[in-house]
Amino acid sequence: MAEIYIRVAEEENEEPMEIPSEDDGTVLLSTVSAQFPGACGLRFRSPVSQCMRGVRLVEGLLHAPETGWGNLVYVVNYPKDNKRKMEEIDASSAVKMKRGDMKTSDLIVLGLPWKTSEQDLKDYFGTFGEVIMVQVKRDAKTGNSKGFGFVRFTEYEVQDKVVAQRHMIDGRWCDCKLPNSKQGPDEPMRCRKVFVGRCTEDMTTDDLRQFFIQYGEVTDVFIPKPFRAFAFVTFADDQVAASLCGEDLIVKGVSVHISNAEPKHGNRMNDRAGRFGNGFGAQSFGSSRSGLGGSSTNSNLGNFGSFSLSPAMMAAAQAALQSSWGMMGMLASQQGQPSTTGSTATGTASSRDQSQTFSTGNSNYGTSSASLGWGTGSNSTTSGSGFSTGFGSGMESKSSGWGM
DNA sequence: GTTGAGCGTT
Repeated sequence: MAEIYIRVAEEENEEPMEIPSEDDGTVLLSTVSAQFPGACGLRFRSPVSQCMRGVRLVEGLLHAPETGWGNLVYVVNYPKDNKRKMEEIDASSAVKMKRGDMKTSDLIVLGLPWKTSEQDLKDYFGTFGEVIMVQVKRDAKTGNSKGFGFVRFTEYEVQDKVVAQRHMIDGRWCDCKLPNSKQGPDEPMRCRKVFVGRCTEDMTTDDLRQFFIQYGEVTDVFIPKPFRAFAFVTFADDQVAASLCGEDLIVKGVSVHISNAEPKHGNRMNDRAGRFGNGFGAQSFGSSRSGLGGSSTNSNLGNFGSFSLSPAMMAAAQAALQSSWGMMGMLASQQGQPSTTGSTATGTASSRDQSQTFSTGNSNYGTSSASLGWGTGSNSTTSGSGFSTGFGSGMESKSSGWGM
């Protein structure tokens, strides 16, 4: 079957967008979600029964109804609870408007083939909208590409679209993100990422994305290579992430374990979290998995205990949080945040083994980072004890900084 | 086999 276009809209009566099918007549959910971020399926009104019907979804593939896709308008499904989220997004963009924060910024393009030139970038990104800057970062001496670059658009909407999907550039999948340098300094990095342990090697990023989307919008999936039996899944909503922590879920018949992701190396902790309470935060609260008895992952109590915080101090801290930071947290949380989209589509190829031959022997992976020394987040998920919940929620609302 | 790449010389 040849490629056709099916008509998709957010609401039945809205103007539909045409999106392409695959050669076999199916439509990739990832194709839909590239245009409708957060989409988890499609439905349509049956001409026969006049009822809404769901489109069959198997392993990320949407299958046409028996009579073919036809000329019907297919309506996007979002994960439950997404309505409210959309409103929140609208609200936040309203705030951005007011703050004049809708300016575009440079986007970093990760994963470029060595051979990709600036002209290539311009040609490629030009299909999305007007491009005002492209760069390929190169080694000063050799002039060889470093495998990443930058792009900037005139239109903010275009930028939004570009960061929301993956890009096939000269034969490799690339990601566009807000560069670290542009990441809002006080964007509270809520804990939206979970660690997925006990993964098996046959799980692809797409498998994980398709699986986890049932809980909420998935903005990133990361599987380290070579295989290490774990992965990271990032949600758009921190509450979704939090709700999953501690669960054992069955993915492809395998029980995987979900826990909170620890901050990655290389992210500086932001100072306001640290400053508060005379710089406690700067010290990495109890540390790493080995530290406090393995099982009690959620004990804020244990963590704070080691600093001997008196209840009085806690109360003071809490008051401080509520008085000013509560608001600031709210505001800050609305600032531009990359929503690092990740791997979609073909589920394969996300590693940097530029299998294209190029001079500079890209010396393998290896990278044994025996690094320690970044503070591990106090696990902010609700814990039993009354006082720690009070405090914990305060922390949650803006425990920024551990950019994960 | 349970904690992730890569982030901007001018």
